[in-house]
Amino acid sequence: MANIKDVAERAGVSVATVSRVLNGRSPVAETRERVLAAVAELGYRPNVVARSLRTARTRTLGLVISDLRNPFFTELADAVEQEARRLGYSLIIGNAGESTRQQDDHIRTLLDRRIDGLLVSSAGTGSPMLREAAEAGTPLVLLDRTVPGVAAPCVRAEGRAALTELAAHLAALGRRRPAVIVAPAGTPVGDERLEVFRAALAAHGIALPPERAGASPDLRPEGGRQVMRRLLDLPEPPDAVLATDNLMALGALDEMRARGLRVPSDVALVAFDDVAWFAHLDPPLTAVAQPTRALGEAAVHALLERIEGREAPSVLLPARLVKRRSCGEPATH
Amino acid sequence: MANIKDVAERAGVSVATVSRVLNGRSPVAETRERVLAAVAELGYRPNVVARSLRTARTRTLGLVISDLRNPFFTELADAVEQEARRLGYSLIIGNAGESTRQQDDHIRTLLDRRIDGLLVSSAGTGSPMLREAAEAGTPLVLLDRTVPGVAAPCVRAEGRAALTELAAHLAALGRRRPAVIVAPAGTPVGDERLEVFRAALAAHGIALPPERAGASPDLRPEGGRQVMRRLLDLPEPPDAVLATDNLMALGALDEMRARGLRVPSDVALVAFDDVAWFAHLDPPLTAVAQPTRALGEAAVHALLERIEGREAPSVLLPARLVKRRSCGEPATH
DNA sequence: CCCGGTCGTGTAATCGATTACCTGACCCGC
DNA sequence: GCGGGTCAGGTAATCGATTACACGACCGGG
Repeated sequence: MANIKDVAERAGVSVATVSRVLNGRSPVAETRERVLAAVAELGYRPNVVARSLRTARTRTLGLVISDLRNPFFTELADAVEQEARRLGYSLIIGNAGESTRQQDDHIRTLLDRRIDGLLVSSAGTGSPMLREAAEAGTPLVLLDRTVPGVAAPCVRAEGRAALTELAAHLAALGRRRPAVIVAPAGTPVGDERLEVFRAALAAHGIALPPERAGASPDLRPEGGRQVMRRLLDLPEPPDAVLATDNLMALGALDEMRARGLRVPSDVALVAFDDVAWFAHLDPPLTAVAQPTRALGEAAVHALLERIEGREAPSVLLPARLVKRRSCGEPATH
Repeated sequence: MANIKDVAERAGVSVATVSRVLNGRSPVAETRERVLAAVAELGYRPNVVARSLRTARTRTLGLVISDLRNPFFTELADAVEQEARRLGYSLIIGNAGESTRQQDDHIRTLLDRRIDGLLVSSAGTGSPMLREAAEAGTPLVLLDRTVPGVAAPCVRAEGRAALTELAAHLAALGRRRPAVIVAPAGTPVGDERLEVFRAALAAHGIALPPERAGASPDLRPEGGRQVMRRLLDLPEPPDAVLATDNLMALGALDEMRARGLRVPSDVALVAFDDVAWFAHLDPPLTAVAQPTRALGEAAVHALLERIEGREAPSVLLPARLVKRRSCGEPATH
């Protein structure tokens, strides 16, 4: 593969001149032409590795995602990748699979590769490497999940408006016994969603007692199903259930079907994260849609700010309610 | 950040010795101890960029995936990433979003980054960069999709056994008018699946006439829905439909629901790719399951062979039929 | 006519590792 | 006692770019 020296020889100039032409500095038109011609003839492409070594910038970002196979995160990762690429950065994605150890493993590798900045939607809350990376001064932005004790801006959605609207929606449909399937402890957003929802319901005189707020052991369908089982076995089972993550909602649905219960006539179901599949379920699921792509883009922007050495504030983007048929209202959709 | 020179000074040896210790060559126990102590004290980590420049190996693989948001490919990418990491390689994933231009863009970037090898599940068939990369001698392995004119081993699933079993399954259930929703022209596997299925049906005396084999314009739900619409409008509509991709199957399901048709009583439905969601649909979908993770692993192994300069044969792994309730049989599941 | 400034380009140092080659110490056997 | 072999470890070249600095050409003004 041709290198800059080959190009310089062919164009009859020094390597410095070639470098300058390619980086858009100084040379005069005629020299420039000769260099570009040589580049074209040789099919020369600059060696990014050598450049990175010299400039100490790799133009690569790292993204460690808590669970790539969760469609919400897949879309998030895709959005991050596109925006990063649009801005001239490559992205290395590491999937933590909700394991702190794997997450640390990935962060370690990414730092070794001298990425310019790191984006993390953290699996769990106790990640030594994450703390270390932050303290070592690596530009860092958290995504979707805050991590207590890590001083880094966090980009995520907040559901106040959407959950307020949802409370009104459910109240209007006569649902009086709502329940929530909460993300496992250690994912701070889960508790927050619960509290916001509870407050919104209270405004309609509807209570959300603790026994109707069940924490799932994990963010997988099976976890949601277990919680749903407990909720349905309550002496006063709920007539509406909100799952704070899309996979847990699926599990909840499974449990209802297994018992022969119908959505929405027996129980209304609402999920966080409006993944594409929800519109294809029967009935189509009402969901709190996070602005997934906007989150990914905002995270990249914040990270680039940090890389340039500027401050980047945390970002909270509003989620919105997408009403479909799983609460009982006839859909316009 | 500490570099090898700092470590050498601290340990009172030359950089060469440090390098040798870290790469497991020669030095004697005592020197070795001193170096490792210095490494630990300084928190030294080798600069991968510098190493790559010198050794001309980046220990990074590239994966260009045709559509990352298709759950089949998400899982495939995840499997590839895990296996690559297990073997000491990082992975850069590029999502082509079924666009040849984006695919070429990604391949270009990956080659510029001097990845050691490239894995591609090609979007479309006419990709100049792909051909170029192959001809330039970049270790290359195709994934899931062959590309005519590109000389590279291909790792994918073949459905002969599964489709034969499916034909028998449908015949036993009395379905006599099968149809297929085929992937768009340009995805060679689509046509192949159709032909294999047709042959398998013939063995049971069941015909699959051309008008009941509709090519979708794309691999998205909407494409599948369009084909389903045409199929249902036929004078003799099908009583069983096979979609050769999971997203097209979803669209087909939507069209049936919109018409008030029931699965499986009115029409049986079978999909390629057994994505996790299928088990949660109503009814749970019978599917031709590709050995997704095994495919990803085999692809990485084949690529490493190519990187080491050895030949790597193409790999065909058998898919298997996962019977659920969408063809009418009571499920054991 | 000469001095200083501007501009284009070349020379060479540099980034941080790996590794070929060389040197010196030591040991063994004849 | 000395030649040769083995081994540890130092010196310096190298990978392919970027860039500080130097230099020469050219120009304009006093």
